[in-house]
Amino acid sequence: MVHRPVPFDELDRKIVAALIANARTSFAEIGADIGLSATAVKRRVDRLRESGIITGFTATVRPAALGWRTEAYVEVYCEGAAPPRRLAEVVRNHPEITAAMTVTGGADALLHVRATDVEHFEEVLERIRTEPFIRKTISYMVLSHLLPDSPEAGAARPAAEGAADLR
Amino acid sequence: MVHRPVPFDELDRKIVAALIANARTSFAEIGADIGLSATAVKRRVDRLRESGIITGFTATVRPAALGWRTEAYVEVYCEGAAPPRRLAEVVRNHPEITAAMTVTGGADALLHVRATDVEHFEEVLERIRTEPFIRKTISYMVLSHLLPDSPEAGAARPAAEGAADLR
DNA sequence: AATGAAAATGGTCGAAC
DNA sequence: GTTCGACCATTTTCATT
Repeated sequence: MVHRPVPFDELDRKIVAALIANARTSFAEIGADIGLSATAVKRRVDRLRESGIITGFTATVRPAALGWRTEAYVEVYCEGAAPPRRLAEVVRNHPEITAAMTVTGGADALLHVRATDVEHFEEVLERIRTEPFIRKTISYMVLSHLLPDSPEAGAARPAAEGAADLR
Repeated sequence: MVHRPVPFDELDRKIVAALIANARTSFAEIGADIGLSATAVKRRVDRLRESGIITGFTATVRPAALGWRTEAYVEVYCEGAAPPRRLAEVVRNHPEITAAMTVTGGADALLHVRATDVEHFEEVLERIRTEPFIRKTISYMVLSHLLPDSPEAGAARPAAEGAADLR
């Protein structure tokens, strides 16, 4: 997964900024803003995607509007050495885990978990704690967002869409 | 900021799913998949945006490809009572803070911070700790992602784009 | 209320330079 | 990098149910 460095200039920077601000902006409009033809913008976007700088285009949603009203960070402590490969498998078993990473400090991993409500969150936590080599967890429930427009506040991964049914 | 409940059916769910998977999918293509005309899909997307269910469309990028190679979660402890309003102001002073929330547990807030490297991260941390009523911070550096496709792994807020210059 | 069909405008994308 | 042309998508208007 090593990406070779790829030329990236001021025009690319502006294109990426425009697409982060609105992924549906037309290449023609971006081109007009930065002084390039639509075709040139398209070729640069194609290159930015192929080189792995742009990884995709997604809609951002308010999870609460789809029934995901509860959110927490969970520190995970494992028995003995916890190989990240094995941890990643565990994480993929639980669609409510929307982000997971290994971190410095006492915990082996930090999980971001979304649930429909506190009861659902408790159920998820019990499911995670039943996994073979998880020793303990410490949860921090999110109370309110201080940057309401951050990606973490609004994004939902596709695996979590089922909750739309539950509202 | 209270959103009235709005009708949301199975077709809306599929439209949202399609746009989360690819924000640039055409209305005609979504319509063909779910049995609706492009016009009907457009009208539903317009309504989903107006009702605040869809908050926007964004490009996802690999921050590392743009020079943001360091990432951490930072617990913040304040002097005395920390009104979230005041905390939010502090957070907005530091563009490297990409997400921030109040949480249960000992800390008053949890921050997600992106920096170009460890030196930059140290500088950000010192800047945050100089803020009037911050008492202490505890940092957890992110080592590796266990769900590489999660929004937290790939998204960057526009305020952080400057780093593209630094690579 | 929500849909589809039609028409005008505007965008995409390959080919050629 | 650009222009051109064919095709496709978006958006408004209007008629239908």
